[in-house]
Amino acid sequence: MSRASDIAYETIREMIVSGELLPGDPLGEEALAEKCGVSRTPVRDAMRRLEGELLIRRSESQRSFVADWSLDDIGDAFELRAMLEGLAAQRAASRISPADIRKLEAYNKRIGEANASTPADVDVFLEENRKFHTLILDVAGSARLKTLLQTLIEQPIIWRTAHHYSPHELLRSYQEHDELIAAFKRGDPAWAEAIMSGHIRRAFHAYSDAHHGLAILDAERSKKRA
Amino acid sequence: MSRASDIAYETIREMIVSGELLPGDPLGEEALAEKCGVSRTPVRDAMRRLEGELLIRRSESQRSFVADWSLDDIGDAFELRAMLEGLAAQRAASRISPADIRKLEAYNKRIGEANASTPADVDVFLEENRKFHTLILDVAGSARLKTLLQTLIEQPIIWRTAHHYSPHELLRSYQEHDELIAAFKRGDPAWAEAIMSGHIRRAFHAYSDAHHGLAILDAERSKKRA
DNA sequence: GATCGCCTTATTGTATACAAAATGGATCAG
DNA sequence: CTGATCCATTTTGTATACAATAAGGCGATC
Repeated sequence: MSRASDIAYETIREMIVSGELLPGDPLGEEALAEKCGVSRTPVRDAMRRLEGELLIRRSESQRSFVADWSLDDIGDAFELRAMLEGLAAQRAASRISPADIRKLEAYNKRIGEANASTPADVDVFLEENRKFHTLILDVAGSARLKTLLQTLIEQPIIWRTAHHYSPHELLRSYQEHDELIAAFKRGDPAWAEAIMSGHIRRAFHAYSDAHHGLAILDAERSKKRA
Repeated sequence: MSRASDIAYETIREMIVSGELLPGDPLGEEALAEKCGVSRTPVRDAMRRLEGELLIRRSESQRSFVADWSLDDIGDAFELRAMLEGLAAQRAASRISPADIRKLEAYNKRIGEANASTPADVDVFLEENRKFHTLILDVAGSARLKTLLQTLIEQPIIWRTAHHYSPHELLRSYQEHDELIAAFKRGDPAWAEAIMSGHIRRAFHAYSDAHHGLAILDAERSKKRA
């Protein structure tokens, strides 16, 4: 990857994710370029990427704004993830090698360990969780499926809330991974699909519950600015 | 949309779709810029878009090539379309208004008329077919679903083969649309989902059958060049 | 007082020049 | 003859300058 273009991408993304920029805020190329310390060229490049991830929306006259994600939109994203990751798991079940199963077990072992520490090490949880899901996606063997899902998985809003998971939810996630591994060992596509789909849907409800608190925080922050 | 950037996009896309460029051919920015009559800036823009549609692949060193679509890849794309358009139909079934149902009927009426002429007016068929599916997608009311599907629907390789549909296949498509409308009138999401999913899957097999002939043509053309 | 149209200004689109990086080949050593 | 290293050339990345276009305000007119 290129240097300046990635700096711009990460910087702008972080500004949106962290809440430094609020939904609906206008995104001028010039201003962002200065903020990122690069020229407009890589900024435009980065904005094109972020637009693809629906973090930025463009008006009909090509002006850019921070996208506003309603709870419905987020629900839609989870629904699609559940469906597509379910498909990935289904495909993976009949293709996965013993070696890859061992890798999944290793990832989930570390997830279990991260959960066991007090307080739970959420960063390790997220990282190993990411590896776990990515490997399944790779084993599924569909470049297109991977492309589609990557735009859904990288949702930073969701990332942010993972830190609000309760110990019970972390444990549940760990157990579901274990069950998924069992389905892979049996080579049962339907079972794998069912577990994965449920896994994502449960994550949505965990998110949704936590979100009420976040919504209040966001409202506070907005008020503070005004 | 912007002028030069769209010219570049359409031109490059057409070169790939028409077969003027073959899978694996390198795509230099400079050369394409000259070919399109614009500078490298809009070409880069266009290439970023085409990369998102997986029509172009990039090497690790950022060089671009025409993507090679195996029959498996195309099958994957259809599988995803079947799933996602099925979801769209399912969602649409419980939201669609009588006015939109009338629109769908109007579109399909014109599809029937296009099929009835001899020879069948494939351009009208494709256009009304596009409107039909787009309306359902809009009624489904998920921006994200729409975004994901648009990258799948615009597959030019598929477009090209629509011209090879037999009269029987055109008729079948028309009938399936009718059945879908019936499902919408009853407000039956599961029925709508089933029909739509089958509709797309049938299209894949029609494509797959026609593709054998095309594969031979492509092979001939490649040999001719060498 | 409201509305329409123009004009100023801000923002995006495009071109070009230059910098960085990579590829391929040539040359030289083993 | 094989391999490796270095250089020339090609290709991509970035910056900047300029052109086109849209937004917002100002004034004129009804």
